[in-house]
Amino acid sequence: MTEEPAGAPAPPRTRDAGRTRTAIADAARALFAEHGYEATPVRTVAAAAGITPGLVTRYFGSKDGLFLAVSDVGLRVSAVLDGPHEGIGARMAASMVSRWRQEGAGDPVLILVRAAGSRPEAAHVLRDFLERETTGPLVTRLRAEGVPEAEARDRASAVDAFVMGAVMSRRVVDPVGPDGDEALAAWIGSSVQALLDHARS
Amino acid sequence: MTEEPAGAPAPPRTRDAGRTRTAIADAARALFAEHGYEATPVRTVAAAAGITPGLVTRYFGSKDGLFLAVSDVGLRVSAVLDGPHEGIGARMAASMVSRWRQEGAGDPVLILVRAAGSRPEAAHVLRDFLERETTGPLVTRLRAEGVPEAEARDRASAVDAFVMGAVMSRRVVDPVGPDGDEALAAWIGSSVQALLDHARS
DNA sequence: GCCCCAAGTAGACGCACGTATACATGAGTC
DNA sequence: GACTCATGTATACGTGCGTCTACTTGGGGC
Repeated sequence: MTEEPAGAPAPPRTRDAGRTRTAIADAARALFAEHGYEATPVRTVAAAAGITPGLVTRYFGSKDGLFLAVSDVGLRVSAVLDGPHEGIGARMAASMVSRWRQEGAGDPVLILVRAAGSRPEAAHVLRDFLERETTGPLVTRLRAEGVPEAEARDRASAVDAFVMGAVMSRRVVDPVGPDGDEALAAWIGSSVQALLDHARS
Repeated sequence: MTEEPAGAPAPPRTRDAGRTRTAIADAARALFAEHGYEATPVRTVAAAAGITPGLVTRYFGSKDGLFLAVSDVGLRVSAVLDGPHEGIGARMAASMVSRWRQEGAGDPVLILVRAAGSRPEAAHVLRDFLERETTGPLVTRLRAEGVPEAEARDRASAVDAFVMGAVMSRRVVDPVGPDGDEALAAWIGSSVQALLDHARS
């Protein structure tokens, strides 16, 4: 949890507004994703960021403002859908796993999924994200391959549901799915591909 | 929300401990599932049950005790796995959809999924439930059909993830998946079947 | 070297929460 | 018909929450 292991060119200056703001946001992301919004007091976020609760209010206005700032997923993942059809699942999986790796527990999608029940605007942001980045593009692709509209939407929605379930499973319930990044990616990838390709019963 | 529309043989007696206890539990199930444990005050549960907060303490000891009473899923669904392999997905789907219908928003699985992040014992109960009712039986079945152990576990875990994602999607994020009970059941059923049957890439 | 404002702290306020306690009340018993 | 205890209410208490206000501190510009 040490921030600067030394060796960095920048001096260990304190009183840096930008760094403080980032520290608060990072702490909030991790804690909101891991414990949920309601179960995360502002004081805990402040402690994790190494500052005082008052600063959270100063920089983000309120806990609500902090949530909005942190849950605004600038996340763009639809690019991974480009390329050959057979590899869509694998590319989505690789994207998810690498995101989990770099962001720790602070996956914005997880924050939104967990908060969606008690915060309607979180559900709205999540719906928009899914439509823009997964459902929409997937439906377009499937239609281009001759899949009827209704079935294309169902398959894309199934992928959404699986992705949400997988992120909840892995990071909240925990030991669901295989261990290890490669095995995990293979698990997600082949499952997504199966949901995309299966024939309607 | 009226409880006795009249016509029932029992007189409209008040001061019925059993009925009160049930009313509290039902209200708690619905609210915990819809808004999550942390975001549901005891006072709200009491109001929904038509009684006073003190009675919640009297009947369940504490909010914690209420949660434990309500999240203890006596739910048994593994029986639907019996029967021909091709219909497993459809039978699981029918079971889920009918459960949602009769329990409203109070699906115990949803309660557990939502609480798992902030309440470790909820995660534990959920893991036990999944292992006992879905993962375990599914692995046994798949193995009996010649699927290797590791792949059987992965497929069963994928079903778990999808089911959790589907319940979150439908009841929290909302408009994911098709409308109507039959279409919904077909969506879940064919997705589950696809996850069970797909060849590993 | 002093000034001054941004950066940060300390502490308190009001409120809602979970819970405990004291009181009211009605249905069954004799 | 009075008794009585389970059932239910009213209300108060302590705590932890989000937020606000007043104060302190440090670093860059002249």
